[in-house]
Formats: sequence, structure tokens, C-alpha cells
Amino acid sequence: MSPPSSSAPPIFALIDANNFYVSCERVFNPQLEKKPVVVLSNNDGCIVARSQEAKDLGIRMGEPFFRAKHLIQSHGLIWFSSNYTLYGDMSARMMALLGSFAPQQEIYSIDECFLDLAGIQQDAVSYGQTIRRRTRRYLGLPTSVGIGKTKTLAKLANYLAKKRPQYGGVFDWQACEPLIEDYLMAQIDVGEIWGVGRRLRMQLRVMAITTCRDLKYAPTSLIRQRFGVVLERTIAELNGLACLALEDAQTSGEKRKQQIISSKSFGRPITALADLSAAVLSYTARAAEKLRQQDSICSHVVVFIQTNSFSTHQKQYANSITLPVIVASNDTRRLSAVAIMGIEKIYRAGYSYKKAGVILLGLHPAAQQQGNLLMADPYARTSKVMHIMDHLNQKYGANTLSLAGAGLQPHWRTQAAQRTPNYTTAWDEIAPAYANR
DNA sequence: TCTGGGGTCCTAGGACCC
DNA sequence: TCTGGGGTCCTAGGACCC
Repeated sequence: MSPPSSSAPPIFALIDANNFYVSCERVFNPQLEKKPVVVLSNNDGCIVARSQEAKDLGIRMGEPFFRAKHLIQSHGLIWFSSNYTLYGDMSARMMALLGSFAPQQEIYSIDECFLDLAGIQQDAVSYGQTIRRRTRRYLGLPTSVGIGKTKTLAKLANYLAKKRPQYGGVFDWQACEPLIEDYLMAQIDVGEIWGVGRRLRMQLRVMAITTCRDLKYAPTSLIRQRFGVVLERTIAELNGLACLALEDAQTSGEKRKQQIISSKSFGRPITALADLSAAVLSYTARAAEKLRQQDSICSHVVVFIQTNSFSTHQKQYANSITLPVIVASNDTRRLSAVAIMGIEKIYRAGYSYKKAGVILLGLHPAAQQQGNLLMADPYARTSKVMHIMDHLNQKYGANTLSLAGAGLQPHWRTQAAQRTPNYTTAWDEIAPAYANR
């Protein structure tokens, strides 16, 4: 592979795994091939991944599982609770492999990444085929590849690669005549464009902008005035003018998050302040751990709680509160004290709570911590405790060590009735067929 | 009966300052 | 009693993404 000249304009390839969670399950259970399979969200609530066969049954993304349950009987639908340990590990392997195909890679989500193919001395489409073949052979994961002069075009190309079998899983706009490009764009709904969601799609339809082609040739000044710079940028990108750069590990400096959220729905509704506090404590601990992982401190803590907003027959209540952390910190004990103050302020008795969460805001590198003359940090001398806690939890599994208030086996814990084993990360759960080799 | 859990960016408006 | 223009910072909320 020849090194790219740094001046060459980028050629973006977007590679993503098809039906990623389902594909991960299939790697370790080939019986699932050609069958309708879905993977569920936390608490086995929503459907978050579907095999092609499940899509063909009319199951929609994000659909509540109970509405599709009848398909188990009638069509042999197979379902799994999500196993994020497995998906996370498979993702890491896939990203490492894909990263070897180009000098620059941006990992965009758990199942997709951008590569810059500028400087690759090979036809882009056949290179894309090579990427697909190897990912399939080495990891068992099916992928699609979209290629274009901008990220937005690469995304759209990926859509075509996935939806139209005649392209064999790889689509490259640059291999297209301009007339063909417009012809294809005229067939794709504007809502498929990266950055155009449900709301925007509706508003655009009112303006008679219904296809990708319509948006590509829409008057930019009007769009900017009505919808802002984001959509204006999208139009430029559709026209081949790159506005978004590839953000690899170097350019982003292993970007630190600007906010950290930990929240979950409860397996069953809870009413007591004590239970709610315990939940908030455990979420705070999780968030603080993430905070320390990126070596940051935070200055504000948000706590929020809500009842089941889907329920029509019960009183609704939702509230949140933002509290300052007097001395910015990443110490679980300090942040917990703040979070507990918050939950006590917004808690109202007499409601059935379904969800709670904690958001850490005002994140800064821990090195920037400022002393406070009036208030010495009482935990400063014992910050090693956090270090030891993180270390043990990493080595022996989450919650090996936690604060006493979080509870050991709380009844509100998340439910996951059909979680598969951690085939790739736990010695005692390795798939038998692999273990015997 | 049963409806996820993260994140990002942009904009508008208010508070405050000079 | 009258009463300007411009800037910054912060927050809330809306839109999007996977």
C-alpha cells in the first residue's frame, strides 16, 4: 500500500456492518442464518436490530417488542436480549481490521467507520469488495461500503450499496455519470440523507423538496435562512464540496466527551425515595467511572426522574435539577453527595417512577483542577481509593466494588431474559465449537 | 401487562457588562 | 424622566445521529 500524498483531496468510504447486533449473534450461532432474528434494547423493551428476514416481516426499528411477539409463534421469530459486552468486543476487532485498509480511519459508531481512500492505488470499487470479503472471512460479519467525495455522499452511497443487490454491497458515486447520479438521487427520499430526520423531512416536503435530488439543487440561501447552517452544509456536501473532515484519533486527540450520561429504565416501576436514591447512586458511580476513564472532572451534575410517559392511566411527573459541584471533581463520593441532594429535591411521593438518570456537565481535564481557598477537598488525600476501585472493577467485573448505598441485587435492576454468553471476553463462556479447537 | 441509552451541534433568549 | 449599541457567557430546548 502506498502512502497517500497529504495534498490529495479525500475520498471517503463508509463501511458499516449489516444488522450488526444480529450479525454478531449469528457468528456464534450459524443456525440463525436465513431466519428472522431481532435483538432488543435494555429491559427487552424495544427492537434495536433486525435481520433482513425480520425486516421483511414488517418489523420496524425501535418498535416495542410486545407488538411483535405474536410473530414468534406465527413466523418463528427468534429474539435476544442485547449483549453489549459481545458487540463491543466484536466492534473493536472489526475496527482494527478495517483500520488496516487505509492510513486514516474515523470510528463513527459501534458498527461503522469512515476511511480515507485517497492515495490507494486501486480501483475504489474493487478495493471495497476486498474490504467486504476480508471482513466476512476473518470475522464472519457482512458489511456494505459506500464511497464518495464527501461524508454525506459516502453515507448515501452506503444506502444504495445496502438496498440494491445489483451493486454487490459496494457503491461509488465517482464511478457514476453526473446524469446517472441525479437520476439515482431522484429516486431516494430526502429523509435518507444524513442529517435529515423526521421533523426536517416533514418541513422540506411542505416546500416540495422530497428527494435527494431536490435538496441537492435547493436554493441554499433560503435553506440557510430557514433551517440554519447545518442543512446548508449538507447541500454543499451533496454537491461534492467536502465540509466535514475525517476525524481520526490524531485530529480529534482521542476526543474527550463533553457530557457523560448514565440513565436507565427500571425493570419495574419504583415508588420509594430509597430505591430511587439507590438507582441514582449506581448511575452516578457508572458516570464517574467514565469521567475518570477520560481523566476529566466535572463541575455540574444533572439528576432527572420520570414516570412512564406511555402510560395513559397514571399521574405523570418528570423533573430534573442541575446542581454545581463546589469543587469540580471526579470522585464518586463527592458526586454522589451532590446527586443525592438533587434526587431529594425533585422527588415527589405518590408517583410510579420508570426511569432516572444522571448527566455530568462542565467537563474539564483533571489537570486543570483549581484549588479552592475556602473549601479544601476533603477527599483529596484519599483519591487513591477511586483508583483502586476502578482497577478492581476492571479486573474482576463491574460492581466488584461499589458504594454501600447502591444495593447489591436491587429489584429494579434491568431485565434481560435471553442474553447470549460473552463468547469472546470470558473464558468460561467461550463458544464450545471454538473452545475445542 | 410490556415502549432504550447514549451522544453531538446549533440557536434563541436572558443576564450582565461596558 | 428620558434612554444606545454591542459584546460575552450561560442555559434551555430542539434537531439530529447510532
